[in-house]
Amino acid sequence: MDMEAASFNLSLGFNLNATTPHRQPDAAMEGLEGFDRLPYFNFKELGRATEANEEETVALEEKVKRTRQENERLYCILGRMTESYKELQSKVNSLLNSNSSLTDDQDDGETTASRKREDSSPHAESSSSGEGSMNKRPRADALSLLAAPTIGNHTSYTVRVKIDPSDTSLVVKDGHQWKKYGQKVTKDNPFPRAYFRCAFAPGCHVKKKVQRSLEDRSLLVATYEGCHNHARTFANNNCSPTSSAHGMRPNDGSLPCSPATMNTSQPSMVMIDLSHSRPNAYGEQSLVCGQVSELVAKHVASSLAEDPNFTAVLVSALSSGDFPRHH
DNA sequence: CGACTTTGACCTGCGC
DNA sequence: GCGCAGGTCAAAGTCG
Repeated sequence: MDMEAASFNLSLGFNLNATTPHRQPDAAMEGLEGFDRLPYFNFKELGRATEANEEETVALEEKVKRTRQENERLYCILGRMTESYKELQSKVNSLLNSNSSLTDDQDDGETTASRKREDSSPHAESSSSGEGSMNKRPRADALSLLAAPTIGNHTSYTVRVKIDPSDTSLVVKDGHQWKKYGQKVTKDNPFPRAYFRCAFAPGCHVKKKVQRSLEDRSLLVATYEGCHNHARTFANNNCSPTSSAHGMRPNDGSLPCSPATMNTSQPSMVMIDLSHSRPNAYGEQSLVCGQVSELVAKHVASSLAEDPNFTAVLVSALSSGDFPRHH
């Protein structure tokens, strides 16, 4: 969501007197730029209408004066909030960037480990791309990795994504470009499991399995194995994948680059619900729509929580008492 | 016509 | 050794 735009479109709705004919039209709807142009009343003219209303006029003037002061105060608060938002957004962006380089570092280890596995496999030669190593791994390994998202150089984690139950496509929008190479119905789940591998970089051996949850058919369970050795397939605010530049049709959709750029006005763009992102008993991350990878979300959330500036800004904003409170 | 998706066949590992 | 289940391959189909 574009918080900044939203802030400037805030309508505070100070409709002091909707029937007053001299009120400047739409002043309250013009956003912050219109805050210095407060509703105008010609009280002298009003007072001329009847002497008996003079006291009432004074009271109204007082009321408008108080409201104007309140408006100015709210304007200051809004300005502070906007500043805080900008500061937080820059922090999130820098964290996302640092996470990208961190992932690259992990990838070097992962690809090395993958190569080692493939080399040790007697069938490595028969597999031109070395992708046949996946099913040679002991099955217990996958289970243990589920409980422990990162073990050494090997990374495996599960992300749950909320989707439309009527949507049968096994597509998890995570910002990467995937090529589907298989689909299988497994024994314990009547819903088919789709197999994807990273299609962006030839040397990237990341794979993911996507299957609809048996318990909740509105959930897609995506299991990622490995780390990408490249950045996401998009890097600008348009959030368009670079697949078009490569002449490839993305089968995994495009997504916002960061939580801050998500647009809730678009139904396909859903926000990450951090209240759902706490690991469950199996160490899984449960995201409501995984448009940002689980790792990034975790990294950003923990970093923000540990940032004293973030905490101070949050406490300041909450303790100012000027926040609109929803009961 | 090229790129992507689908899907049945095949491969591999594991348990009995 | 055999059967089962998960994972992968590749030809055929689909789509723009």
